[in-house]
Amino acid sequence: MTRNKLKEVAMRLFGEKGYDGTALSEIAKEVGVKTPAIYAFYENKEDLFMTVFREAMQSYNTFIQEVSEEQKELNARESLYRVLSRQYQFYKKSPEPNLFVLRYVLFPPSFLKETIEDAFLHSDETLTKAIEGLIEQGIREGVMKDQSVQPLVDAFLNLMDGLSMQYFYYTSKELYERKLNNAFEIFWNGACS
Amino acid sequence: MTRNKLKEVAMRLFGEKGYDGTALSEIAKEVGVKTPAIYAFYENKEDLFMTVFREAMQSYNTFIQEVSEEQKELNARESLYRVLSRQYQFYKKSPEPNLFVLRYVLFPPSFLKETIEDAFLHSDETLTKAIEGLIEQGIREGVMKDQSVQPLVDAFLNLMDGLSMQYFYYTSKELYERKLNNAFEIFWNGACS
Amino acid sequence: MTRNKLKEVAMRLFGEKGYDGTALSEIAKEVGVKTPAIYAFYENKEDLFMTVFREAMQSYNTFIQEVSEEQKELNARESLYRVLSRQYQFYKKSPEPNLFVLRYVLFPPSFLKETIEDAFLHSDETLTKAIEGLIEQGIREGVMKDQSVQPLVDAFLNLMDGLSMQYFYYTSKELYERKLNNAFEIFWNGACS
Amino acid sequence: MTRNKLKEVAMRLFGEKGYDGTALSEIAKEVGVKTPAIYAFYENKEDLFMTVFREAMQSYNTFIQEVSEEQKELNARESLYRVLSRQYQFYKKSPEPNLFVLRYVLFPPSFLKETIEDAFLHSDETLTKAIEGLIEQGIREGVMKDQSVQPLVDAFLNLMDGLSMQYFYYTSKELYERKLNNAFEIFWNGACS
DNA sequence: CATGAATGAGCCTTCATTCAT
DNA sequence: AATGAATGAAGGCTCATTCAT
Repeated sequence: MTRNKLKEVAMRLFGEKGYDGTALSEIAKEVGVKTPAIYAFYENKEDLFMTVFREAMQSYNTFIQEVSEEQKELNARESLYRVLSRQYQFYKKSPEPNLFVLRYVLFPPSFLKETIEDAFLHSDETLTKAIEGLIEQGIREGVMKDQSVQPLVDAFLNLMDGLSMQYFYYTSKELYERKLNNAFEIFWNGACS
Repeated sequence: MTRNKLKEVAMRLFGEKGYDGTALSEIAKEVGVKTPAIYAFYENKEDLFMTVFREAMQSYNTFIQEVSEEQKELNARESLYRVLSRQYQFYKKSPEPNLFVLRYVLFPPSFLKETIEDAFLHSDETLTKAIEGLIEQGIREGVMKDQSVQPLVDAFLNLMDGLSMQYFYYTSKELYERKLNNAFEIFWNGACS
Repeated sequence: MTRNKLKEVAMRLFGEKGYDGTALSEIAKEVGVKTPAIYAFYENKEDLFMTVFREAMQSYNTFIQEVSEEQKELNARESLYRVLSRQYQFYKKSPEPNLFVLRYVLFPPSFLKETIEDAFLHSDETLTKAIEGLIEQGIREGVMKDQSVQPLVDAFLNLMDGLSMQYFYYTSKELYERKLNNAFEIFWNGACS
Repeated sequence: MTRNKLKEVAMRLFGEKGYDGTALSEIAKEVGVKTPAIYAFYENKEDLFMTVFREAMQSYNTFIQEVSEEQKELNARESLYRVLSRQYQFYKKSPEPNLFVLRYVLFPPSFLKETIEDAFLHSDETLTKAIEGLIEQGIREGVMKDQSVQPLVDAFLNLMDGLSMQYFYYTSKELYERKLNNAFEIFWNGACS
């Protein structure tokens, strides 16, 4: 119980205030426990952080995995749009792990720069493959004209990255949804013309 | 002299390791001075940080200003592409202030969350206006079909955001340039079809 | 245990060397503990100081309270003399809190000038009332001639104040006792003639 | 010019906030000069303090000297009362040096405990002698009855000490004057009966 | 005379961590 | 599983002082 509450609070605080900006005492206090209690569950601050990091990363990977898999019944356009809206749903449902991942992928604390780069590159590849699949499907379906896949993949991944960033600094829901739809529409036009 | 060296080193270290992760002693050491010397030039850590922040922000605004202005002789496509390549040049030429801005716009230390939001919203508006201008030019030129401007602006700004993020986590120059060109190409296609 | 030793040592050092002249490290060292240990018991230097101040003030108030109360069997002269000798006994028995009170009533650190003034005014009133009572008793007894009470109260309180000061800068016990007795004798003569 | 302004400001600040509580930078700032300028006139903080101390002490001694001397035309009662009112005038006219003397006679910084004790004992003797003279005059005049001088001297000096303290913690002028007059009246009664 | 720049020493405080209970 | 007490290390900051200008 405490173990999990610690993880949750740590995820939020590390995500909001950074590794160095978050004191173990703050985490403990929010959980309603004294600082040394943390050491009953985690070896030290780094261990707690890494545990949280792994969990956030896994949550992110699960999202990517789901995106990769259930592309059965839908056509390419629907599938690609679905990727974006799933990403959006996912951010809305659990912003903490996503803010966490975004933060530490962009700005890892020095002691795990490498670890994070490796972990993230792996996810990136999986995602890339999945998007490739969808693009190829689109071409097979004939809605996209027959062209090289790479540019479309690059463009779509860029779209996703842009939307990730924007999610965390545009607070307005309506604004974000408009941007999502507009950006996707232009992408889709560009892909089909 | 020392004053400026402090600013430079602080910009880099704050950008790389965060506000809490950067000790004044580190900054001082790199400059070749003892910690208390900092206080001859800056009131305290926050003041040094804010000074650096203002400078980085101004550097960013200068970039936006330039983008807004010299769109005379070029046609719309060239102008829009030029925005991206200028952004790229700008990142390459002075990555420090840009990493700094990116970091603290996304993850401001709590004591200046508001300040940063205000400052950034202002830049965002200026940039939006400039892009609007270019899109309208494109429509006037007849290369883009006559359509509402908003979607194209949203898409282009998203493109820029995505590229910003990618600049700082894809180290390879070639990879980045490919992504930039591909994403722009799809955007342009989408805008003209 | 440590908590109380800290209070004792702090009382003495703050009394002897002043708030700014006393480093927490000194206090800690005398107690046989490292400086940060203090923070397990007190929020900060100010808190430790205030705790000590409250205790010293309470000790002083207890003295005044006792003086106010047990004036039953004795006649006025004995009672008044007793006040002085109790004050003397009290200083001898616990010089630390008294030196502390004297110091900070006369020279409060700016951050608690008001607090101290309030606290002390209250004690002063209680003491004044008690002395008034004794003087009135003296008049009722017929040993003091029937006169207005105020001048006698003023004179007696002045006597006490003078003796307070002198206690802390005349080190010799005999000298002090002589002064006490002589000053009281003249006062008593003055009150009865 | 600056030299004297430094002394004045130092006297006031050292008197109000104590040796350790007063930074050279504060003194310099009030004088309108930067800290290192102080070292053009005084060797160091201690030297400035000592200079100020000597001056304050001298001012105090001057007062005592005056009291000792001009007791020509007046009778004993007038002379003694005059001592008190001069002391009062003196405090009113220049409270700074007097607060200073009071503070550091009671609570000397450790590095000049001895110096101060010596200096003050000397003043004390002079004052004692002067008061003795006045008392003897009173006896010669026949207004005081023929008695040993010591008790009267002790009582009168105690009176002065009490009034010194009270001057600095009772802010009201009227209150203070009442106390002065009342205390003196009782003393005089006691001395004459 | 005065100042800007710099420093060594030291202070208050926080923090991660340990250990006995 | 949890806590109170304690600590080493470090951080931000102030201060008296020096020195070249």
